[in-house]
Parts: sequence; C-alpha cells; structure tokens
Amino acid sequence: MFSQASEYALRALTELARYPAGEWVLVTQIADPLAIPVHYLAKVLQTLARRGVLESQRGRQGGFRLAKPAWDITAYDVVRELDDVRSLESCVMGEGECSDATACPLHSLWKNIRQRFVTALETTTLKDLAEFQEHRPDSVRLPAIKTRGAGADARRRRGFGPPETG
Amino acid sequence: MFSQASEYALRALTELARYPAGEWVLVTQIADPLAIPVHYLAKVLQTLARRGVLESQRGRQGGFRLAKPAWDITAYDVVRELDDVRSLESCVMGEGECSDATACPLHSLWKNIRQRFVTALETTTLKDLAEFQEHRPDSVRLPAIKTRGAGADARRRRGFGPPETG
DNA sequence: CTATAATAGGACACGTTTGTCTGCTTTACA
DNA sequence: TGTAAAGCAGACAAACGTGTCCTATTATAG
Repeated sequence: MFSQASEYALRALTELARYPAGEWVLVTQIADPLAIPVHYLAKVLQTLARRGVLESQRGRQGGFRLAKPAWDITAYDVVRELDDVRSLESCVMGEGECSDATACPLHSLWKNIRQRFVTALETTTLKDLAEFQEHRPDSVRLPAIKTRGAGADARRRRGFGPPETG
Repeated sequence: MFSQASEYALRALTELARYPAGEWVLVTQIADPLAIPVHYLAKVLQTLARRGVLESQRGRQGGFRLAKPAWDITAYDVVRELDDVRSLESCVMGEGECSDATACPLHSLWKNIRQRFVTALETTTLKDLAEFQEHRPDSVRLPAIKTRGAGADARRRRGFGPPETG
C-alpha cells in the first residue's frame, strides 16, 4: 500500500512517540528494535525533519524528536510527506481526466473507499499508535522505554542487549 | 494504487470488451484511442495471454481477444495477474507479523477497507466496465466500435484520425 | 581547545518498473 | 509460393525505490 519509506516512518514515529516528549532520540534507538536499516531510516527521518514533522539536533546529545505533541501529528501527516498522495486521489484506472463529472467506471467505488481510508489516517494520531503498541499483548517485542538517563544507562541501551522485560 | 501495467490492462481490456465477442483486435486498435504506448501494451497483453486471460493469434488477421465472455472476467482477474496482490493483504505498517491475533495499530482498519475494495473488484466484470464506458456522457473520447469490416474501414481506423462522432 | 558523538548530505550500487527498438516467427491471402 | 501483416521475444535504456557507505558539519563534554 505505502512505500517502504512510509512504512518505516510510521513505525519509527510511533516508536518515537513512546519516548518522553522533548527528548532527543538516536536513530539507532529507533532502528534497532524495529529492525530497520539504520542509514536508510536516517534519511527518511532527515526528510521528515526538513518537512517540519520532526526536529533534529546534531552533535553530542543530539537526535530526533517530534516537532509537535504526539496527539497533534496524524498518520496522514507522516505519509503525506513521503508518498505521492496524489496517487491516492488520482484515477484507479489511470485515466487523465476522472472527476465526479467525467468518472471512470471505478471512480465512485474508489472515491468512497479512499475517503474512508484517508479520513481514518487523518484521525489517527501518533499518540493513538503509540498507546496501541504499549497495550499489545505481544509486548515482548516492545520493551518499555525509559528516559535516557545519565551515562551508564544510555550507553547500555546502545548495544543489542537482551529484551530485559522488567 | 495499481501499477502502470495494471492500469493499462484495465483500460485496454475494457476497450477490448467493447468489441464483438470472438473478434481478433489489433494492439494498435486498443492502444491508439487510449493513448497507451503500443509496444508496452503489447507486452502487457502478451503476459495476460500467457496467463489465460486473453487469447492471441499471430499472423495476418491476428490480434488479441478475451479468453472468456466479458461478464466472466473480473477486474480482480486482471489485476491479479500483473500486480503482487499480496501487497494488498500485507500489513499497512510493514510489520512482519500482523495477523488478527498480533495486529498492528492500523490492522483492523486496513483489513476492513481492503476487503471492501477487493470484493468490489471481484464483482466488477469487464462487461460492467465496458457498458459503463458506453454510457458515459463524454462519449467523444469513446467512438462506437463496429465490427472490423472488409478492407477500407479497417484500414482507416489504423491512423490517428479525427473522432468522427457519428 | 580538542576529542567525541551525532545528524546532514552526497555518491554510489542494485533491482524493478516502465518504455523503446529491432529482429524473428507465424499466418492469411493473393 | 511469395509477401505483407501481425504477435513474440529479447536487448537495451531511463527512471525510480531501496539501501550502503563515506565525508562533512555541528554540538557537547572534558
């Protein structure tokens, strides 16, 4: 459905929304638990930073964070910046002109379904996604996230350690 | 939504369904009025012929035709042969495991919408699509199709002539 | 001031899709 | 039997998405 980049972004920003607001989060902190190629995700996040969805901070203690509260960013906000949303709004059969007036055979069908989908994406926030993940039954793959504390704790997280489900 | 190939195929087979059943139709007869690259469409139609959706006939008086009556071929039958339909059935967020049991945050939403879409594609036949095109108000772009008559008539159609709305 | 840690960004590789072109094969008809 | 008309098949190229890698830049800690 979505491009690989959008799928990564949705998962990554959902993960990002699980961290305390305002905290800078490393790319590896996001990419590692989700098993997403680190460098590739970095590019995706850089794009989202340029588009104003994220904020980035270079150098030590840097990282990425949401530019707005998690409940103010919708799934649609994320996808829109990475995928060509016009393809969702354009004709299913690829006709150049396909408005309500000059509709292709599948126009009204597609319009209806597309509208339901887009509306759902527009009303689903990162907060919703993050909370859903927190309450998933198979929470093994989603260890609880703590604030990046002083020194030792943060350094330990960097490696690919055990889930430490505590 | 669909690949370019699938979009071309849907439009081409809709056009094909407007011809008398059993008649061999040239690729150019389909590609020209729809403004689709001829050679590329030929490849797509060849694929559909190998998959049993179409029949092809080489040599003089050859061409393509539907392998079954137009009301026995659905839009889904066409798309299925060209696009990876599994991408419709896989997780929206790209998670490896995303079944009903271990659902991602958007799983149930997507499942519902996808099901409606697929069902619609499965119940929409080429006959439906063709008849819709026949009754479109802007029928200028869709001149009525006559049987490939003897000589002159067929030869005149080959060029990119005026719409001849008659 | 310097070393380190982190993002930023560009170059590159690879596969797939889209599209073009050319020659080959098959068939009907004169 | 020859020729023209048609699909068939493969090489090729351009564009794009995906992914890796390397270097530059920047901020912080010491």
